[in-house]
Amino acid sequence: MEILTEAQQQLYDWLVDYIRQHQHAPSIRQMMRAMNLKSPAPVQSRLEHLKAKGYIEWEEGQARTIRILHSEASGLPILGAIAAGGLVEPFTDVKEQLDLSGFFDRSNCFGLRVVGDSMIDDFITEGDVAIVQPIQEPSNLKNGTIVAARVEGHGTTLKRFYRSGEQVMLKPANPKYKPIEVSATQVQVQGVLVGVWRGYFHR
Amino acid sequence: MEILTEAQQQLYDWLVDYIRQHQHAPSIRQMMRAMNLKSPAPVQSRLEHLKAKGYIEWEEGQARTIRILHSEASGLPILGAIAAGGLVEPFTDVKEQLDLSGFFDRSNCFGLRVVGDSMIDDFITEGDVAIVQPIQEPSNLKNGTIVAARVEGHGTTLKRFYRSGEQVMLKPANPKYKPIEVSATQVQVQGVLVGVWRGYFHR
DNA sequence: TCAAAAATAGTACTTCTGTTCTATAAATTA
DNA sequence: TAATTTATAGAACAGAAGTACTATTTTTGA
Repeated sequence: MEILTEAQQQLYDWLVDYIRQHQHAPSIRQMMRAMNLKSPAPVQSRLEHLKAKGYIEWEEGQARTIRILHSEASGLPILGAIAAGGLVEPFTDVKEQLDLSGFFDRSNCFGLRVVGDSMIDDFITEGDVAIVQPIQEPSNLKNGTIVAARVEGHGTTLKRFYRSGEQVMLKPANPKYKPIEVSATQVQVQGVLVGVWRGYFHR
Repeated sequence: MEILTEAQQQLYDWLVDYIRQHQHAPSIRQMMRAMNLKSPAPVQSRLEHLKAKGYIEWEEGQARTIRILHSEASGLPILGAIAAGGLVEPFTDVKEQLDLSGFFDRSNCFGLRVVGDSMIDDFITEGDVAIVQPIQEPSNLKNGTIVAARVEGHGTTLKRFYRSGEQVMLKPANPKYKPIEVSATQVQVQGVLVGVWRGYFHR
C-alpha cells in the first residue's frame, strides 16, 4: 500500500474513526474543522491523494459518500496472541485486523445454526453459526473442504467433501458417525464453509 | 417492534438495501425517485414515522446521515439449522439474524489470536480469534465465565474464571493443563470472551 | 360510518456541500 | 540547489439537500 504523508495519514485516521463511530462519512467542512484548517481546499487536496493512492473513494458531487476501501474501517483490531498454556506478548499495538463486516456483507453468504455434534472434531459445535458461501461450480471443489450439502434422503448437513470420480464421500468429523458415500448426482452442494461464529453471553 | 405501513415498509426495505450496497445512506430526493414520488414530502413523512417507531435515526440537517437502528442492516441472515447427523428443514426464509458488525463495532472489543490448545474442550482452537470485551468491574464476574486474564508469572491466557473468597482459579479446558490457583490480587482480568471467530480459506 | 392518521403533490427557502480557481508558503525530492 | 509536489488560505459558485408549509386525497382504525 502506497505511503501517505503525515497530513494525509492524519486525515485518513480521523476519517476511519469518524466513519466507525457515526456509520457515515463527514462532510469536507467537518474534516476541515477537525484538522484545524481554515479552508476546504487542503482537505480536498488530501482526499484526492487518498483516492489516488487507493485508500478511499466517493460518489462525485454527493455529500458524505466517502468509502474506506480497506477493511480496517469495519474490522476488529487484533491486539495480539493469547496463550493456551504459556505466556504471550502483552497486547499493545494492533497486529492484524479482522474484517468481519466486510467479510460477507457484500457477498451473498448466509448463516446456518449448527445442530448436533457431527463436526465436533473440527471444533464446530452445537449452537455455532456456520457461515456458508454459495458456490456455482461444485465440480472444482478441493477434497477436504467443509461444505453444506444436501443428500437425497439425508437432508442438509455440514461435512467434509471428498470426491473420486463419480463417487462422493461426505465425512463427518466425529467417529460416532459414518461417512456418507453416494454418487455425485445425489449430492447438491449448497455452499462452502467460510467461517464459524460462536457468541458467548455469559456475564 | 412496532408495525409499519406498507409505504413505510417499502421505503425501509429499500433504504436498508441501499445502505448495504453503497455503505452510505441516500438523499431524500434519491428515495423520492426510487419510490416513484414526485415530491420529497412523502419521503419525509415516512422517514419521520420510521424514526418515531425506532427504525432509523439521522443527524438533523445533515445530508445522508440516516442510520439503520436494527442489526438486520449489517447482519447476516441465518437461513436455518444444519445437521450433524440427521436432516434439517430446507432453508428458505430467514429465521434469525446474526449481527456481527454491530456486535462490537460500537463497543470497544478487540480480538486475540488463539495460540495453543488449552481451551480445546471448549472448542476453541489454535488460530481462532477470541473476541474480548474489556470489563470495568471484575468483582462481579460469574464463575465459569471465560476471560482473558493476566497472571503474574503466567502471562495472559484465556481460561475459565472461578472465584471463591480471595482465591481465584483459572481453569483451562484441557486435562493436559492444570488450573492456575492464585490470590485475586495476582490476577488482572483483561476482559470476558464474547465471541469466537474462525475463518476458513479452503477452496 | 366517521374521525384521525397517513400519503401525496407542489412550492419555496435556507443552509449545506462539493467543486473550482488563484495565489502563496512549505516540504519534499532529484 | 533547483524543481516538483504538497499544503494552505481565501473567495466564490452552482447545485444538492434538509426542512417547512399548505392543501388535497387516501387509508386506517375506532
